[in-house]
Amino acid sequence: MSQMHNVESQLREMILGLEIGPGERLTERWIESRFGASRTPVRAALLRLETEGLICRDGRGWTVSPINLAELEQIAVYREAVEVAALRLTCAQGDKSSVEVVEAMLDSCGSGTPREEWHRVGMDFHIDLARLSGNEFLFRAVRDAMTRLSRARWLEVRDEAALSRAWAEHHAILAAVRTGNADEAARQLSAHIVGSRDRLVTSLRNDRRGLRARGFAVVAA
Amino acid sequence: MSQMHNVESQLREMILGLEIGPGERLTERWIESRFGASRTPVRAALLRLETEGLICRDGRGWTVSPINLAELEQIAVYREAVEVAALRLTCAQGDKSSVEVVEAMLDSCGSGTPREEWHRVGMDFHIDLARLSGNEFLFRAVRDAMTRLSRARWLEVRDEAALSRAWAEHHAILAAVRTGNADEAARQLSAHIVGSRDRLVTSLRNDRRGLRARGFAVVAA
DNA sequence: GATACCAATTTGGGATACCAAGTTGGTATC
DNA sequence: GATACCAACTTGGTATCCCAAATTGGTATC
Repeated sequence: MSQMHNVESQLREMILGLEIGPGERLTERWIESRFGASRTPVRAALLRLETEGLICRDGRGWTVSPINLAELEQIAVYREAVEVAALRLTCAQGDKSSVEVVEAMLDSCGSGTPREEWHRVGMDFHIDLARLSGNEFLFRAVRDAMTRLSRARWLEVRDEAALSRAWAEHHAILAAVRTGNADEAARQLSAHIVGSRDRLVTSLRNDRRGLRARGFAVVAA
Repeated sequence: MSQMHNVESQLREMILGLEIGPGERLTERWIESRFGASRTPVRAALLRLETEGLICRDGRGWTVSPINLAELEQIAVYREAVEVAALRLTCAQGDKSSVEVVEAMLDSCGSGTPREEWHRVGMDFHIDLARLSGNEFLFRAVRDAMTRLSRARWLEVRDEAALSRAWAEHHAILAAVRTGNADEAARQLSAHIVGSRDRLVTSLRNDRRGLRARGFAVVAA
């Protein structure tokens, strides 16, 4: 694998894993020494991460994108549009066998599952569901949106009840898809996205002070 | 303006303007000498254009993305999702004054307007309409989709009747928006997008041989 | 003590040199 | 004439060097 992809993927993991906090400044030289690559692949990686929205320009330099509550709200609207569209395409397909794969992924999470796994499965559910539509653009849109949401979702305070609630909603969506009831599935998915957004934004707004104390920049809605 | 942006915008214009044909090979050294920049900004520009889908990797090198009929079909589905969502947001807004700006842009095109202008206005209509929603993600999605469609729309054989048909459909959509009739506006927009796609794909499929003869790579659906 | 100013350092943008892998064109062999 | 093989060239990937602008830290002046 090339140095560019090395730097890109490792830096992405560090940002998504909050090893580098939202709002933190990045210098090309630091990345260079941190990953043992020269500036050419470093700069290429930065350019790619910029298009993903994980970093942004800060005058002349680079900054890890802050958590932006207004952005989270807009992403939810965007998600609703593309995910519902993808879901309707999937419902219109005859073959429902692929739904079972997604269902199996959900069921792989139980009471003893670590939080990282809940987090990953919670995102992959939406991404894989979009992939089933067969539309590359809807799929990419959902994947990119979930990537942008990833850090905020990780910072959200979620108890066991919230996790199982999301899990149940995911199952309800799949059940509607399996019966081919597109309207019902779309309704469930919309409600799920809107509800998730409300809980996410509320949680972050309440924790904003604490998050800032941990060095995480959170921009208000 | 930096060299990177120079190369990026000039190369984008050359690709969108079909001065470099779909499927054509690009070498960093050629771009370097063509624009008088060194490889560092050239590579940065290539990476950015890659994320726009205007160029793609071809093994070790770079290729101007071919016209892909299957992709055009998928983009239409994607557009329908995001444009309708944006339109519904706009309809829900109280202030309808911004619609008039879009309307004025449409009316700036008449029988004597050059084809370039029709082409630009036809795209900007959809982009500006999406911008009115106030949702940055829906807006970017539409803008990027229209960018990807741009070359194909330019190659489409369009007579005077087709142009005025699109013009009338655009006006009908705005009329529905102005009265706040979201369902009607959405129906009109969906029909417009689907109809445009059908005519576009049909036209390109019919002309495929001729386009290939001109050196333009057209990938079948 | 506050502030204006200057030098040293840092940093991103760009240019260039080098390398490895792949391609090409020609040549020698059969 | 076809083919196997080799050398020269091309090309993208990477490292490194230079530069201008911005930041920083300290100092002198008021």
